[in-house]
Amino acid sequence: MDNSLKKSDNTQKQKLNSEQFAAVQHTEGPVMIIAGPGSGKTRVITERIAHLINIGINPENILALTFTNKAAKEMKARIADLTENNDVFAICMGTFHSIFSKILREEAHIIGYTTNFTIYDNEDSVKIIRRIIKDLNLDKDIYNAKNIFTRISLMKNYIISPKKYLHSETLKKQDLNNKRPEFLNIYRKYCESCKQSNCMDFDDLLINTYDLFKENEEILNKYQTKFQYILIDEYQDTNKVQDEIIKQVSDKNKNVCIVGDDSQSIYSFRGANINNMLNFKKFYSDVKEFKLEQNYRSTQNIVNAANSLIAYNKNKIDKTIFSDKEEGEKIQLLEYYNDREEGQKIATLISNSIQQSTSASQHAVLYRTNSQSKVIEDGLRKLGVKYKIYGGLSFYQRKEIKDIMAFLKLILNNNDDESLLRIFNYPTRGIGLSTINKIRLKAEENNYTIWRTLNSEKINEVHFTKNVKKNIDHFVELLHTIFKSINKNVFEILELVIETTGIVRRLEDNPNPENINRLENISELFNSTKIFSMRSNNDKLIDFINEISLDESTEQKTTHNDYVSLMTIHQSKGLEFPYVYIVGLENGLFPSQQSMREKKQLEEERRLFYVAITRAIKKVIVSYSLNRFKFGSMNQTTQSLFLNEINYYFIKTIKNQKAYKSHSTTFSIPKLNNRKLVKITNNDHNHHYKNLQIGQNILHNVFGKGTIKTIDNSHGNQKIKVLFLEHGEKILLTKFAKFKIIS
DNA sequence: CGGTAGAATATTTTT
DNA sequence: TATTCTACCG
Repeated sequence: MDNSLKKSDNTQKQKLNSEQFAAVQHTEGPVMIIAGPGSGKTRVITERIAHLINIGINPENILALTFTNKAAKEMKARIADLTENNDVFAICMGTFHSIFSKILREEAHIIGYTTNFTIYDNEDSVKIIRRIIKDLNLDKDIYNAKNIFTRISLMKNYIISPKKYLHSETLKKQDLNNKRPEFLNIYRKYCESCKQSNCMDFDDLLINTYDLFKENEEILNKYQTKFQYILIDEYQDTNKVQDEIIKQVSDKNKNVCIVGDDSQSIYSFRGANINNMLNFKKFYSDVKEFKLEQNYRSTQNIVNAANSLIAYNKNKIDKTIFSDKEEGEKIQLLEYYNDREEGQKIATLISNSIQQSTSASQHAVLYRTNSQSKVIEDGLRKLGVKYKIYGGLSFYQRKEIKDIMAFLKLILNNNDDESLLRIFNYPTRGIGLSTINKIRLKAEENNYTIWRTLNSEKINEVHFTKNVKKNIDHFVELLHTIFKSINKNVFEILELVIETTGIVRRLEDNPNPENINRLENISELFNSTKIFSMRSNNDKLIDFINEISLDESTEQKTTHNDYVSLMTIHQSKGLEFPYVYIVGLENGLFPSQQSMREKKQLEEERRLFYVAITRAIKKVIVSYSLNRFKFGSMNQTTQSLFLNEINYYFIKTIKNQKAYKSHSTTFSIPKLNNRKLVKITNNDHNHHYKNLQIGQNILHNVFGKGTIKTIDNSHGNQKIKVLFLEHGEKILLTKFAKFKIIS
């Protein structure tokens, strides 16, 4: 396990304080635990669940909703330690999305879906909306697909169906003012499209659960009876539908415990509503409230600085967070000439700190936007400091992985139009865009899905050239072949898909660095299906797809385990590090441009800064740059207004003497082409590897140790198949792969 | 139809 | 700057 992310053990060994203890013991009725940063929240939750099990509650009757699936996994492990009960896996524990997707599969038939519905990610959704907008002949600039999707998502989060929208004059007026009178039409079409394709987007997983419970009393009753004890973490970041679902499910037993901190609510852009927490006491009578106010994580200076900042927010629950740890150092405020200098200097600070007896994993760099990671990366790389970036694209969102996943999803759900459209001509098979559009329109005309259209008489009403017709027939035949594999294990299915579609072959035929990287990712996918197929009893395609559709982790794999963590503040939620660097404290960046206009949004940005500061155990370093590169040009900036809100007693400004005559621009840093691919390596080493032999052990820069299994010299590119100790089998091109022979 | 080159456009945060 | 979109030629 990541030691950087593990909570420090000092809180573990101590006894619970009286408030924590009381919160653990008070099991009956509605409970609200307001848990400040570092107050041992996770510990209270795990101990509480363990306590329930230890007093004889059946784990099956516990529902615990967490913010990420990773958190759920870690908590389960801890509860197992506390209960001597191997049955912790019976606890229904996970994110709203993953728990309810399972319930929805179970009950799918009731709401007009089948159990094998597939899940659209945001990219899929936006694509569908883009297509709808185009089909309606609307101006794509006024009807920006992403904006429309965001708005649809917000509607769903607030339980406003197209029907309800119709009754809201306010909403209609809003869209009219935005010159988007067709919004409702798009919304409606989008919903129809999802439903017809037997697909749900992320929001549907919630809204459909809500509707299911609302319209089916027996079903609701079944789950009310099952979930006798309900616990929700991070309640401040729940949205309206989630709040309502909780009310539905807990209505019978009323044993609902919410945990959270209104000051750490940072997801309102996703519909999260701080008022869910603030109104909890109004909705349930006799709520027992606990406040965990002692911060066991940070020094007094850090806690005080954070308190002085958050005091500027109006909308909050009263509480006094305090620390009785050492006073500690003041927050350091650093000013730099530009973003690049900021990256280099912060990297230097970290590097120096590491040399003075701390380890890399004790440091984290936090920023407002993902794009800011680049300059930090450059700085760290130059100094040879190991780092890991959280965020960016999740593995399963990469193009080549999504392409293959589209086949798998289609096997599961033949009517998943979005997946079908994605692979209709991938790999290219002579079916072009105009052909696809013709078929699409024919499908729409009949209210058929594309797959159904392809297999019906209707397809004959469309005119194709002879050749195209042949290609389509081939494609349909190919799909029929792979569809038959649905009941095999995932690994075999994937093998079949790769074999019959020739995806890998095409990439291998053109081994440029980009394709090499894709091949590596695909073999990574192979490995994970292999592991999945071996694991437990669920090797079914449906389980695999469900799991990865809801996989939120965006961690890169690294071979070393001591590294500096780089992530957005949003991702740092719940984590802690001894040394925290918060960069880019500039107006327009943090707080972001959009949020500076509205008070409510500014308060959220302030909470975000609060979250960032309170991640630190020992020391906080804050920085900003007077100039920042944006859209390819340099812009002047001003320091963030938040910096003046921290009481001067807890923060120390250190002016950077060299800032104005920095020579940092005179030498250039090796550039990373982009995040997801291309590790171009030394081709000069080529000749060293000419005499590779089967059975040799090698050390690869990413995959570690492995043994050469086969060598293929055909096609002019030497390819070797290597079995890695930790990463399984991979095919590498010796021309590009970076490795050493070790025996 | 397929591939590519040059243009257009985008940066707030994500289950 | 980096990624995505569009237009055009083979």
